[in-house]
Amino acid sequence: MYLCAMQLSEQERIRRDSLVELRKLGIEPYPAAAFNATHRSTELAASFKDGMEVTLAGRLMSRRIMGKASFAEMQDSEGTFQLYLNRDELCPGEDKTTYNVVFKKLLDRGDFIGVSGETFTTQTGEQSLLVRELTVLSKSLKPLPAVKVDDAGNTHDAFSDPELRYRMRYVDLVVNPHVRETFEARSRIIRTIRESFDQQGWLEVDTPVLQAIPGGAAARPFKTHHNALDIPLYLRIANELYLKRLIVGGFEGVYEFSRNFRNEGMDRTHNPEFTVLELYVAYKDYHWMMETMENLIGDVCQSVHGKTQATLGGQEINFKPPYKRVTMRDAILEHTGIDIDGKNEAELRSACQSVGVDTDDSMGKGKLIDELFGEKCEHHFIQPTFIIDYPVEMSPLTKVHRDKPDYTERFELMINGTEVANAYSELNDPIVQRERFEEQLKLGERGDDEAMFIDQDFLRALEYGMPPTSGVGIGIDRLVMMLTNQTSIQEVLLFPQMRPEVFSTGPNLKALEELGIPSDWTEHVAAAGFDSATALSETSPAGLREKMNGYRKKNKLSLPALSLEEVEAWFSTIH
RNA sequence: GACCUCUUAGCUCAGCUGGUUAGAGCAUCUCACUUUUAAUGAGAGGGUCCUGGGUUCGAGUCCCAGAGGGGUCACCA
Repeated sequence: MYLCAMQLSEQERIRRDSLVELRKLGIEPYPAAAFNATHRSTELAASFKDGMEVTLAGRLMSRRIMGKASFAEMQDSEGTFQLYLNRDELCPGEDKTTYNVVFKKLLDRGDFIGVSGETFTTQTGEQSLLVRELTVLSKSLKPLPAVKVDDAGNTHDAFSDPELRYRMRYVDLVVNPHVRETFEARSRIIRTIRESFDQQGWLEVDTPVLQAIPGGAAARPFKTHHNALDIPLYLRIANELYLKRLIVGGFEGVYEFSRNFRNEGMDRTHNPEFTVLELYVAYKDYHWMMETMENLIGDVCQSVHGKTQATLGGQEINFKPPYKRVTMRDAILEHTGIDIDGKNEAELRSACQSVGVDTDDSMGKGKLIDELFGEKCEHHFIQPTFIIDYPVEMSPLTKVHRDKPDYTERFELMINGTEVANAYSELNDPIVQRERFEEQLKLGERGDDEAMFIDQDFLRALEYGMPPTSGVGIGIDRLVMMLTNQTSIQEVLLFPQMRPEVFSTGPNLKALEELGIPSDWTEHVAAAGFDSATALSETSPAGLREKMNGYRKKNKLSLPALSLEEVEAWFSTIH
């Protein structure tokens, strides 16, 4: 499936030959000079008048050659534009090489070109550019997938294999315009959030990705090692504890678009590295944060769609604030009939079992409730909903509810049955925080391998005093999914994690020659599958001779057939 | 990590109960064509049927193992 450099397809060989031909004509296929276009495609379409002198640069995407005249599609960063090339307009003198040879023979779909000329409208009403000057900007050596779009907008022969699309996102972006749109939307979402926060005077900060203690969340980290300090370091699973230190330090609002890393499973909502926006604002609580979030997400939706509604998986999602607030207790009560209020661990465990939720002994009260919600409730919340007031046991960094001592001031924002944001009134009592960490430690001893580590320096920071603060983390990848109608996280990550591709390093022709194989034969021996001395040593002289003579016959080589003595001579150098 | 499923030309895909030299459309090459737009007409070339074993007179097809992808589940956000 993956060709090595020596085994080129027919189309690749032809393109390499064209490259040589261009140079023979004195045309450098990879010129160094800048090429300055006057317009981009959609910009030109918007301001289009007949008779404009314009220069465009882009990728040649299709050609319709009709003898002395041709039409071509050129694609730039914004869209496509039609070119009209006429032999005598492009080559007014005697020499018609630029049209007859360079354009018709040596250029291919995928090449970058620059064109200058005059705009006009064709008989069929299409905006076009009459090309008077053509510059080769970069030759493409591999054929792009042959995607075609008809008049009705139907795509034919789409480049749709997810493996190829994710591994070669550059190709995906060239031939699938909707992919580019998704990533433009992602950029717009992030920009809208950043602009909104900056307007509030909150500070964008950078905190460590390499952490000695992977804190702020419950997850398995990636571990690495620092040589100079000779200590283990972890890639961050969250940046929460660092942002809170900055609130201790006196900033009123801090935020960071944090790339987090978690060494866990991958599926259509999980990638090992993912982006969370974390925001902490002093003197606020989680009620304030809910209002802030619903307004923000309404604005973000507006910036992407021009309205506060969006379609997601065939359902209309309404992002217009305010969003419903449902307590964790009510959510579980509604969907399972179980009232978690006042129940102890044993009662919760049997309640879980009664509705078919699996449990094990390492699960504490918090985990049991979490399981109940995750299994039985989560997927019901399609429209944006704040699930509020989580049990103390599952929220070790959260302040206890002002009225309900068994609960915390925490909410998660659910959209389309998926958690998109998680926020608290932050726990700022250093003594209670220490106790909560110690409870986590006990859970760890019970076998919960995701229980939190104790970060002593963070506790010391709290002891210096942190103002009442509300903080939130928004899963940016998931938010982008919700707003771009994607059901897979891989569609909103430019380069989603994949198992590394295995590349053939190509045959080692030199090694074969050193064995005494004549240079006429080395490439054929390699092509027959014996591309290294090791591969040769695994066969026998007689077997190889038979194979190579068969290969000679099949490929009609003009070389004499091999004798057994010749082949045995190659083998004597191996052994 | 478990189960299901897929892998055939540059791309998208056919290929029946195992049986001539593995097919189609687009792409490529040759020729024709001065306003087309999934351009058109005529002709040609292009294959590690994912890899390695096995069954068989004979394997793209059946069996086993492996690689990679997708889906479902588990874990998690």
